[in-house]
Amino acid sequence: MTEATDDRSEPSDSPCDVDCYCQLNGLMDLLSRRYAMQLICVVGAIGPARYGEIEDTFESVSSSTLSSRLDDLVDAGYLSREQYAEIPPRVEYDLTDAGEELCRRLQPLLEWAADRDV
Amino acid sequence: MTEATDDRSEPSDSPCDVDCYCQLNGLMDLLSRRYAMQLICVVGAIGPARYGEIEDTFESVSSSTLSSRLDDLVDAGYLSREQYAEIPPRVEYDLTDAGEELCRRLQPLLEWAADRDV
DNA sequence: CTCCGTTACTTCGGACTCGACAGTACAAGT
DNA sequence: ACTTGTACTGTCGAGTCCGAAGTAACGGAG
Repeated sequence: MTEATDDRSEPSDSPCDVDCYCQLNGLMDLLSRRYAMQLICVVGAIGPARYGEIEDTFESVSSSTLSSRLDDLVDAGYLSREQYAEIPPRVEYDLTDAGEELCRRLQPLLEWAADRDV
Repeated sequence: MTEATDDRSEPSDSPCDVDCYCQLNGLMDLLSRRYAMQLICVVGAIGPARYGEIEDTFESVSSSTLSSRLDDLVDAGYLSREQYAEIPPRVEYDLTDAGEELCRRLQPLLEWAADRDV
């Protein structure tokens, strides 16, 4: 109740206040998968990150789940995946531009969640 | 298993950077359920909201899913539920203080998602 | 007295998702 | 020859989620 000067008179520059939040098919479904949001922020925090680094960061995640979540995020264009022709193999994940923007918007949520959850 | 040995070759310029985002059990699991984030923002947008109003706002959500999601959010303390002894029944949902804070932090994400998804 | 309309939920069965564990490919080191 | 290290992939069973249809309650219409 800080600033309700807006009334509900529907200013024309806000074409979608409520209606928008309900049709979010792709992105919200993606973010609703397990570890998706944390993953974005973790990769954002440790920069180009190898698979093993990411796996170690989470305490309890199976490799199959982590792998498919990474694939999801790469497919959706929020993470980039660079594979080097080395043995043992090396793969680095990093945020794309869209991923960085997403990370920025996720940050306040996760910070608050971290404070609140512990 | 070694524990709490900070021999990572990382600069300690981040107080609570990576480790925090991975232990988020409760809240992130809750928000990862379908429609949970949208629900918070919708209730925040239309104020005290009746069940039917919420249902109408979403185009495709089954009543069972909506009902359990509302229960989840009420149990977690982000929504309040007020039931009136009338026929036909009337129930109103609203954000609690924690819910409002959550909504505030969800806002930038959902706005961006709405722009991007359409 | 019987049927209908309204509202806020349940119930049910199928679909999807997750985690544990094991296995793969490849080369360098011992 | 055998172990080590990395980044996965496969399989299976358990758990979770979702949507369509049904339920309960009462006032009002006929």
